[in-house]
Amino acid sequence: MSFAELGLSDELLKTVEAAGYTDPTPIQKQAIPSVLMMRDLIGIAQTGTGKTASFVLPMIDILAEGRSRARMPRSLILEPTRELAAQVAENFEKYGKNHKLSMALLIGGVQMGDQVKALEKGVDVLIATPGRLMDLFERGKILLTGCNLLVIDEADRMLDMGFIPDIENICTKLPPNRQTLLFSATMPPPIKKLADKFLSNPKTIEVARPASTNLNITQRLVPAPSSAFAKRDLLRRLLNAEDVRTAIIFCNRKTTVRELNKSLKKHGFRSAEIHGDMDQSSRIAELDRFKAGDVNILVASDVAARGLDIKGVSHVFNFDAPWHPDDYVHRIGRTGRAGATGTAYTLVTSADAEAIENIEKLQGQKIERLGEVPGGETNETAPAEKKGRGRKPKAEKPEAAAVADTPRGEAARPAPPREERARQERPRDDRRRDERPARRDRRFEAQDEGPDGKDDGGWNGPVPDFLNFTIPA
DNA sequence: AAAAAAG
Repeated sequence: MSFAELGLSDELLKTVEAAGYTDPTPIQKQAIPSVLMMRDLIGIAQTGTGKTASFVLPMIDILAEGRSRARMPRSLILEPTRELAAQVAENFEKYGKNHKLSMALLIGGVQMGDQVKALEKGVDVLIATPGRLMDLFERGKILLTGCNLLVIDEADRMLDMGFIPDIENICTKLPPNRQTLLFSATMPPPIKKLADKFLSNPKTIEVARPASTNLNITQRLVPAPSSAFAKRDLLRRLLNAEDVRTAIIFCNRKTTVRELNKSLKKHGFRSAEIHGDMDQSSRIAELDRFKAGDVNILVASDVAARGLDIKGVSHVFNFDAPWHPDDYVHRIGRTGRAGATGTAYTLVTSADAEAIENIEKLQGQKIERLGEVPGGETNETAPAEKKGRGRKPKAEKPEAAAVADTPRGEAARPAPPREERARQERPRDDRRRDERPARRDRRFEAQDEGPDGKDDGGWNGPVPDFLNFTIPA
């Protein structure tokens, strides 16, 4: 089935074709005709399924007729994060460039002035995060009485973020006879209730989770020590061992994002960072540096886990195993996009057993365990890290133990540039490789060193069954 | 356990 059979206008079909798309995705095939028929819709789909175009395209055709009036937007799209909202706006620009649609992006973290100006001129499409929308609404800058089309995107994530009361509030301000489209990756009871309350006779469409069926992504688990210091060493070895063109590295905490980015830069990697504590302009700037190729590594919190569509990401690394299995699916979905192949590594510490179990349960498949990471040398000295005056983040504490694991002379040696390091990968040591006590294996041997684990922050005890690990001989 | 979103 082609786009031409979905009922879109000829003009729009030309734009879609020019953008290089020939075949609609399953959700587009099912959703577009229904949306054009003005039906309410529940779309159970992840990002990466072509979900955005499944509402953007028909909306462009629906809005092509009619004109907007001051402060009375004709349609509203709600997104959970600013980045996602901006991305949807980009989609409207891309597909709507031959239609004279006006649009306003209402997100926090930026000046209100331009947003207010756009509203006063009148817009066809409003793309918003709930906070800023409510704010502007309460200031009387928006009237929602002419808003006949509502899209609630990533509803389950809105729920996670506590936005449901806001969404309900917004829904009551729209005309009751409007068309409503609700998209969600999962259907927990509160979302079901929301749909029952605000949608009428909706058509339900469900498409497969992309990440669980995305065979383009090679997934691996890497047993990791628990100290942040030793973990970063392991990560650097992975980065050097792999053909990493562009990578997103996810951490569970904003502090970890900052520390890791700092550390990577110190070690000669070209990296940027993104998390929710940064102001919006820095977030955009860092993301742009990554998109433009100024840096090839982006260290990120889960703000970047969902929906972000960045082309050509070759690797995803989970520096921390995510606590929720859904987050894992979203994170690794940043690679292997649009038919490309990708690799996703997850560093797993002994504390992550349950998280990994849940991830594998969700995916319905085991993830390959990686037994060995080349390298095993560390050039980072923990004292250098300590220099930053003042309080040290809690997570860094176990690093003291890791220092003991660094051979004396090695610790003082300054980090060579990255390219050189690859060449002098093996240490100056005449003994044959197999005669040497393989340093990289110590983390796996730590099981013999007793439960106090004062060695390198490695496994405190036997390798857990869940990792089902073969220890290198 | 965290992160996200209004300022």
